[in-house]
Amino acid sequence: MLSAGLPQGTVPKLERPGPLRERVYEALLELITTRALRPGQHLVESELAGHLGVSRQPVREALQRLNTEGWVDLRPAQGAFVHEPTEEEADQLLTVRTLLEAEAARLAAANAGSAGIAALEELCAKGESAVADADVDLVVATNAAFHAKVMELAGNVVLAELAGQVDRRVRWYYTPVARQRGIQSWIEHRQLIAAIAARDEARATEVMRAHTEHTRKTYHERETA
Amino acid sequence: MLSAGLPQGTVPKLERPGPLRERVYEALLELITTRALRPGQHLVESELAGHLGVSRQPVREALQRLNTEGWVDLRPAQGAFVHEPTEEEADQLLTVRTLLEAEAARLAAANAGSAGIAALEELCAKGESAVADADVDLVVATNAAFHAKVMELAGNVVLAELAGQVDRRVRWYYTPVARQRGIQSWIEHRQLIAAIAARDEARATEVMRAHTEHTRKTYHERETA
DNA sequence: GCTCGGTAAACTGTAGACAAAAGCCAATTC
DNA sequence: GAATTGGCTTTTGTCTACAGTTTACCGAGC
Repeated sequence: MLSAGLPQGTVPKLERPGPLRERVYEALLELITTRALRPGQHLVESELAGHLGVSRQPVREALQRLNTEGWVDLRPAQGAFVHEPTEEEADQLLTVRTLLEAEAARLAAANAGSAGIAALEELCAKGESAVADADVDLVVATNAAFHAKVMELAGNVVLAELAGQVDRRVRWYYTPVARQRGIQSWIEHRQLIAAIAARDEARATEVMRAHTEHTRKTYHERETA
Repeated sequence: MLSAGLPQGTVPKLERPGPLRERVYEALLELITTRALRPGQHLVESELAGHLGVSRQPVREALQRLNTEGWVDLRPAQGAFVHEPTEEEADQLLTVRTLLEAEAARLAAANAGSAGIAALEELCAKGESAVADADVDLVVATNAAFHAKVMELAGNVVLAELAGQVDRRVRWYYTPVARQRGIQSWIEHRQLIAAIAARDEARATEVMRAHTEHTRKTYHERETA
């Protein structure tokens, strides 16, 4: 036992590099979501490897994972290409997203404690002030945090994982336009909190469904713009 | 242009072996779902490679994919372990499955044509006769085919992919007990077809929800048995 | 001028080899 | 007698090398 004399937490965990493939995966995902790598672009393994200062192997493993998660298409004997989203696929993703988020809201209404509700209100306040300050980045970040918190309160890990995937891809598809729903979005968040606090599962579901559908509508407006 | 004189589909695509990693992936998934590889078991790369007659590389890539899909846990610097499902996780998966299947039913009701409905009825008849013959394997297979057909009629590729993943894992968790819901399940299938044919989205959703919830109940009964 | 065939380059798919980390067992010491 | 430390074995993580395939380019022939 070395339990004596070692104040827990002071040891900085001596950050381990972690598997290379993880870091390569995150780096590539960052490059894709930020559009440094454009949809349809051919990803050459050796290029990426050289650029990242590693061998081809970690790059391959990262590409494999990106493939199964739908970020890149892996054509046999030809290589990896950044996935090109179609309108149809984007719409289907939004449908699924609506579904998952609505269910999360229902479960949150069923399971959330007062501490969780307080956390939601705090995020909501933060988001509202960010809107007031016209701090776009903070608004987007807080919005993501709010939805993530709802998902957490739902207490369903499987659901959370799926929703996380879908959410990130939805954002990727639609961020070419810097969308902004402004204050209305946070009014709906308030309604959602009220429904959750009231343990009203049906209303929470409906509010969240309407909320994400509004987001969809906002997205689609840019089509005609 | 070679558009002349080539009846499409007659060219058998001269089947290529396809990437090794694919075949390794399928082989491993088969071994896991059939419980030849037990939950918690340590999967040694070189062992698998030798057993399958390939190098370690394709095995690694297959394990990567299995990891992202939740079949194995990849502990850093320690290797791959077959995922051990907990009761909680299984229940959460069932919740998500219910959600996805219900939505598929709704979309099927909205989109299905008469040809699709006819296909469903055909599968239903096949399933009922299989029940009558007490052909368990055929019942299970036809049941899967029926649900897959509903998913296909829904016309949402994203939804189908997620549901496919979830479905397969649900089956894996609960197949230790050879479950059998018998004829009742197919009565509910008939109700679902009726709702879809009537274009009644709400009823289709509700019937499918009740259907999968019955399945859940059947699953849980084995706990107490 | 256009098409067809051949050649060459580039990239992927796979295999094998080496180094580092983790786990295990035994020997040693308090 | 128990705990610890040392070394050994096993397994992963990474790199390098080679073979197969696809694609593109270029020249010759019709």
